[in-house]
Amino acid sequence: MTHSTAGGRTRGAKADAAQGKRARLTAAAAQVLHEQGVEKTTLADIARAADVPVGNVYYYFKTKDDLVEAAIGTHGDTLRAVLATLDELPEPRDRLKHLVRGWVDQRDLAARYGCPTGTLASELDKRADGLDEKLAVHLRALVDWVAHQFRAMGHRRDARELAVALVAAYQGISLLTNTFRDPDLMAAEGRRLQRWLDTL
Amino acid sequence: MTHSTAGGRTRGAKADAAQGKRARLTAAAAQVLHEQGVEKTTLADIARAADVPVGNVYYYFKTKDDLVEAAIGTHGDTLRAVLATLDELPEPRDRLKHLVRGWVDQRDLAARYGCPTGTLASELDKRADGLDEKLAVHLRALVDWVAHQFRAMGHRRDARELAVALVAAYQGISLLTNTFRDPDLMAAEGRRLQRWLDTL
DNA sequence: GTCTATACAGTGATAGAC
DNA sequence: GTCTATCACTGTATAGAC
Repeated sequence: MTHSTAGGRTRGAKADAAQGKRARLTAAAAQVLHEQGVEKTTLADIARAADVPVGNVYYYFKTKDDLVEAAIGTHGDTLRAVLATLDELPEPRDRLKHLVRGWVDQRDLAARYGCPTGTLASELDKRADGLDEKLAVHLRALVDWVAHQFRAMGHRRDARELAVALVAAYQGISLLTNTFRDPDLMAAEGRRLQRWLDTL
Repeated sequence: MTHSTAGGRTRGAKADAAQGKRARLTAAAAQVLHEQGVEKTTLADIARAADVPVGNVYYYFKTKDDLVEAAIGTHGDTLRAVLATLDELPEPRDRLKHLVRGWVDQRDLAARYGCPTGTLASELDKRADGLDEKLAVHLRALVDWVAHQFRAMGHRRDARELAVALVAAYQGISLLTNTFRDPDLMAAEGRRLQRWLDTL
């Protein structure tokens, strides 16, 4: 993560290009790693998707793990942005229902490649490096946010348990939706969760 | 799968050894693939775990995929055995509750390596070969069996939806239990599912 | 800063001795 | 049937030209 050299001299063109390539590599990594999995994805795959020469990747990222870590970072950014939008809704119940709706809206992607965060978490767990913990932080932030909503709905004692259950329901249905290649499974489970939220 | 040559001549010693090694390799594959993941596991890893020389593996399995397929087969065998035991219970509700109990009993394993079937399904999905469908068959068999129990409990219309939800709940909590390395998550969700089953 | 050529390690798979 | 030696290939990473 380079510090923003605000008002730096005329390093404009080159630095912008560098920023552009770095950003492109990060975005490409997030997408390709989701579609192909971490282990099956080569640096050449990511470089090709980002339209950057293979050997040049190492100027921006020292190792493949650094690239994976960057992808994890974008997951965190995306999550934060989603939650910030949901926070604008006045009712905590509506926030949760819109969260579920967002999941259902992505059911086709889940059917093809699974939940971006979930499949990545599953893979990172098998690796020796501590990258899995970096992703766990973001997943934990989601659970915390959901628990906060349940608490605001009056569930003092079991808010966290309900939060875990809701996120788990999504992760589980993502896996089944993916395994059976059937987006309708996600849609049906979404409706069930909506009804469930209405009863709480 | 070799047919059992019942009463064959004195091919005892050699064939038994072969059977023994093949069985050992299959068992080792199922375990190591679960612990390390498919991509990170080398044939050398499996051979070592089975106490078989590396190059000799190819006498029993032509390719690595064949070994993975054998591991998938043991997943199917295990599942069938579990369901057969549960079928001995008279009440369908008790069958489901015992199924959940069995999951909870394995929470330590799930915390370390995730659900054996779920993590494998997630990984196989990223591969080009059609191995993911072979595993999907077994997962579908589980969903079918659960749906059958719900139907026996009087849930004519939404038995399948409930079945998908129950299996998904398990898969999801397995992933969170694994990501957060916290078996208590599985225990709490197990209690919640038990209560839920009691209300249906 | 950008890119090419290449070193180096690891892996699946085969040939062939025993 | 069992095992050793080795091949062919792929992928990460580096050195260094431009």
